[in-house]
Amino acid sequence: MINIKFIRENLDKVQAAFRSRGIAENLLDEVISLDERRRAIIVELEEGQHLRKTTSSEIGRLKKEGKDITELSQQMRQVGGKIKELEKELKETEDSLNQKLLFLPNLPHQSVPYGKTGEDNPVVKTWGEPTKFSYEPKSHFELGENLGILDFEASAKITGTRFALYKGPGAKLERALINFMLDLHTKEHGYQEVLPPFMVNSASMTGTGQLPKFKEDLFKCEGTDYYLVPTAEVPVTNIHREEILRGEDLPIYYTAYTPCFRAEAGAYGKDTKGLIRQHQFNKVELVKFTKPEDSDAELEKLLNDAEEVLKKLEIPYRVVVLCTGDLGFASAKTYDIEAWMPASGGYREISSCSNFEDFQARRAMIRFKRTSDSKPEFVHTLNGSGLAIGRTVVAILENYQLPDGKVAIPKALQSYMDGIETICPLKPI
RNA sequence: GGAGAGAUGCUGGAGUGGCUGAACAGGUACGCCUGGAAAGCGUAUGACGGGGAAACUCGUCCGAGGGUUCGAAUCCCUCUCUCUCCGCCA
Repeated sequence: MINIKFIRENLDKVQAAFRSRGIAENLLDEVISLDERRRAIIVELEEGQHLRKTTSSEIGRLKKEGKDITELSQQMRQVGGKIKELEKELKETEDSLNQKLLFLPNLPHQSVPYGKTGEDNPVVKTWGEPTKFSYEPKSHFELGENLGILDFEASAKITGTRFALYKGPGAKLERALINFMLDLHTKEHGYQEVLPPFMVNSASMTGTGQLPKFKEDLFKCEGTDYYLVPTAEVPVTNIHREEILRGEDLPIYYTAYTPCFRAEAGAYGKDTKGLIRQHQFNKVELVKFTKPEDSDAELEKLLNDAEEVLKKLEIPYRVVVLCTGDLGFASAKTYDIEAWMPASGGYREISSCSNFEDFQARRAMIRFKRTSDSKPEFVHTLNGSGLAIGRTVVAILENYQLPDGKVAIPKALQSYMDGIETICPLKPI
């Protein structure tokens, strides 16, 4: 959520920022007029409240002295009625103002390049060379099904399309990656591991920005206020919702494994085969709470922490910075890490690292005090995938495939796989 | 699912209609005391919103929302959450 005061005082800047995101400008007109109306009501309301407060204690005193108070009471009854009306009007105005504000996206960081679509995202670095093959590399789903470690027929029967059944060494590979990543981030990068609920309430979803605007992307549990988490960002960021943290405790680093559930509305016909786009996938997430002045540097560190996973797994990748037109709703700046996927012959997003600045903190009321007697300020929140497990499996299967259809295990992962070096075909049941 | 108890500031905990933004205690900060520290003594210590360049000032907030009243932390209604017992269950 953007600060209404900031909008009021920097209307031109905000409008320009929205324009760069490709958003209609008149979105702000209503916000401005609601804000004006709100403040006018407050002035009138407070006058009434002040009158009531002073007169009511006057009445108390007069009554004690045994004086007649009927006339004053009568007057105050009217004032009370007026206050009630104004309060109702204020609440309505504030509600619709907030409703509007919740739909406004974050302002891009000044370093974010201008652009219209993902095509315009500049590549900021490349690591490794695309893996070379002396033959046409197979896709991960072909490799996986041939090895018997991925069974999309069974998962379609059990649930439906966009779900996966991992078997044998496939299931183990998934679990190995989760453990490998959590160990790396906790032991070498200083994150604290947490295991949050996989369902969250609507207040949490609103706090991080999934609600109210992106309801159709979420799975909701019928008859409850609970949603399946689309990313660990939601439960983990909301750990400190409505809290005032101590300045000396910042920055706070958390890492969490969760499954992620996404409705993928509007993705019909996209990536229909394989593990790339699932309704349920696993992910290890990195979340940070920082002081405002540190968040730029912390984003770079976060990006490095996520990159380290691919370096250790020896998977070629590149990093792009999202342009204004491609930037996510809540984000001020986002880097995507894209892993090399041999079968499709391109780089594919495997991690997204974002600085939300105070956008989520303001929605979720996450604040800190520099010292015990200073005013509370909003923290900055950041998060990034470290990494998406399913897509990492895709990258491993495709980059580490062998000519005979087996798949080698990255060295860094072998100790998590009982020391095996190669995935061999699983005997079918 | 059934029965009961509760929700007040950083914490514990008072408070059943006005003088309570909240006693008292603890915590924390600052000051005095001390060679230094502890103890002791003193002072301070919430959030949000409006106005103001600022000093400051006004208003709201005692789980949330509604109601009664000139006036509500206090009375009434609804909801949420927490705890205890019973049932069920991994």
